[in-house]
Formats: sequence, C-alpha cells, structure tokens
Amino acid sequence: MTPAAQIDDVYAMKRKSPPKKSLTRKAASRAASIDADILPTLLGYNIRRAQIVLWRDFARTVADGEIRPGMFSAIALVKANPGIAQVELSTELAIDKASMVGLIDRLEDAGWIVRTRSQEDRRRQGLTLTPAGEKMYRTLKREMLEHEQKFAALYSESERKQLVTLLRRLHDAQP
Amino acid sequence: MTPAAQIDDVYAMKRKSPPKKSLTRKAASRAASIDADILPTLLGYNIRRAQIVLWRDFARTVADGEIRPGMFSAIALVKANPGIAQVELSTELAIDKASMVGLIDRLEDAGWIVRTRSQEDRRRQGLTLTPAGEKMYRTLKREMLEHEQKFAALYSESERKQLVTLLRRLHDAQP
DNA sequence: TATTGTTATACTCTATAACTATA
DNA sequence: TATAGTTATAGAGTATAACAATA
Repeated sequence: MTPAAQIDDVYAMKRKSPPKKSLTRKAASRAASIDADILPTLLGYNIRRAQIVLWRDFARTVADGEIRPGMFSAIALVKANPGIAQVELSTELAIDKASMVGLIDRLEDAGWIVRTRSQEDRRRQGLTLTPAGEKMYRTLKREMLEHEQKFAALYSESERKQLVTLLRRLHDAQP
Repeated sequence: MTPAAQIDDVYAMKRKSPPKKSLTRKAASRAASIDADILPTLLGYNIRRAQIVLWRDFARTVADGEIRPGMFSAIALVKANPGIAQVELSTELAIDKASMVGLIDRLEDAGWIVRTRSQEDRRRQGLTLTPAGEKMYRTLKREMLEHEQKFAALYSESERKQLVTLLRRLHDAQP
C-alpha cells in the first residue's frame, strides 16, 4: 500500500461524496463548509507530510533502517568538523544538549564516534569519527545521495534550488 | 537563546575558522573538504529543520502546547468529515492505524471527539466532534492561522503558493 | 480471506529539571 | 555565575506483530 499516493484521491472522493456514515445528523449538516480544505493549504501541514515521506524513504534507503536522519546529520557534522563539541552540535542541529547525549551514546556504542575530553577546556567533549565511523560515513553518504536523488528528480534544478531557498528562509526565521 | 537564528552564523564561523580543538590531527587534516557543506544543500535536511521550527512555534502558539500538529490535523479532518472512520484518518494523515488509536484515545479523553460504532458496518468507529470539540476547534483554528501567518509573512503570495506546490509534489511522490 | 480496530511492545525524538565538573 | 555534559523523567510519535470482531 502507498498511503501518500492516495491522499489527493481521498480529498477528491471526499469532495465529491461526503461520508454517509455520519451518526450525528447535526454535526454532518454543520460541516462541508470551508473547513474541508484548510489543511492542504497550510505550510505546516505540507511540510509535515513531506517530512514523513522523506523520513520513511530515508529509513528504507539508508543503512537498512539502522540510522535515522538525526544520526546521519550528527555524523556528517562531526566528519566536517572533527573535534566539535556536543553543545555546538546541539546548536547546529537545533536540538537540546540533553537530547544530544543519547544520540552520541548510540553513535559511540556503535563504534563510529569517540568522545575525547578537551585539554584546553576540560568541560568539553571533542567528537571525532573512528576509522569505522569514517568508513560508515562513506557508505551512508552514498545511500543518502541516492535517497536525495529520488526526490530531487521530482524537480528541475531551478525548482530544487528555489525549494531549498524558501525552506531556509523558514528555518532561519525566529518568529 | 534562539538556536535556529544562529545556524548560518555558525556555518560562517566554521568556514572562516575551522575548530582548533580537534584531538586527532589525522582526522582534522582529512576534513574541511566538500563534506562541510553537504547538509545545507539537502532537501531532507532543510525540510527537517523547517519542520522543527514550525513544530516549536506551533507548541508555543496553539492550545498552550497541549495540542500537537498531529492532533490538530485529526480534529480538523473530523470537523471536515464527520463520521469519518479511523482507518480513513490514518490513510489521510499517512500514519499507521495502530498509531491512530492512541491519538483518538487522547482526543476522546479530552472530551472533544466521540467514537460511535457504525450500524451499516459494525467494524467501523465513526468519529465526530462533541460540542466541546467544536468549540475547541474554533479556538484552535484561530491560533493555528495566527501561527501560519507568522511564517506565511516570510513570503510573497506567489512564493508561498510555489512552496506549497513544490512540497505537495514531494509528499505525493511514491519513490 | 480481508478489513477495522485494538492491545502489547519497543524505539526514537524531544523537552525540562536537577545535578557534576569545570571555567 | 555561567557553561558543558550528564542523568532522570516524561510524553509524543511511530512501527510491527498478533488478536477479535465483522464483512
């Protein structure tokens, strides 16, 4: 089954023939107004739906479901910034430092990352990839790009760039 | 603190002065290649980040954090389709039917939704809003639009439409 | 046999609060 | 006082598997 593909059909169906199973007549007569189409017009709803689709394909394509997008991002940032502190990673990925601990624990348990106490500032844990982590990253990156490619293929290059630009404007906002 | 706002600064900082705290010299010299900027170019990364920002503002703006986006979507769909069955809601929101049970439980416990066994097909639970649910929905909708407006304001009308169009193409895809 | 809803179970993601150690 | 990391705790979201009732 591919639920995502049926969404528009379901909407169409709903619009053409409102459900007959309604059990409270009052509620039924009150509905079918403008409310029916609110959700599909909202940024939040569409981003959430897009995120779910990406999440699932990521799980299917990358690391056989063993790695989630958050873990991949962490590995990629450590690869790009060896020695980065956990708190910097938290800021970068916009998640709480407490949530980061568990994430790093998992990566350390898997043998891909090591924590090393900084000599200059002994509060900091510097993060670096192990050789196994480097190797894993190469595989991950290939699978990640394969995953990315499936979705990038939905767009022309200028559409893709535009989408990324518009999304960045959103996540850089601080409302 | 506003972590999201600092992301680009952090990137800039990283590019200008790579971290000095690196503890394994070998790893340090190996990095700083193309890998540093992979993440910000990926659709998945940007959608995930956007989703986090929206999620947080939603929690701040709507129902004082008592309602999450998934619950709002469920309420809005029941409002628009009184008598809708749980399985239809699952398909619509692209989540598993088993996950839907807990969600509906919470909405029923709060007194906003009632399940009513269908007479035509006794396997089905028809969902409708209670009067309290209808009232809650009106408040929720107002707060939701306020939340939406903060982000819609980042775009021109044509940009917003384009963003929604591009996102829909993504979540209607079945890769 | 297939569908609808449910329970049981498990794991990830996230947050808050309180703590330790270091600065 | 402030920062980096940790632990404890909690709740939401998700998924799979197995099951009962119904079609």
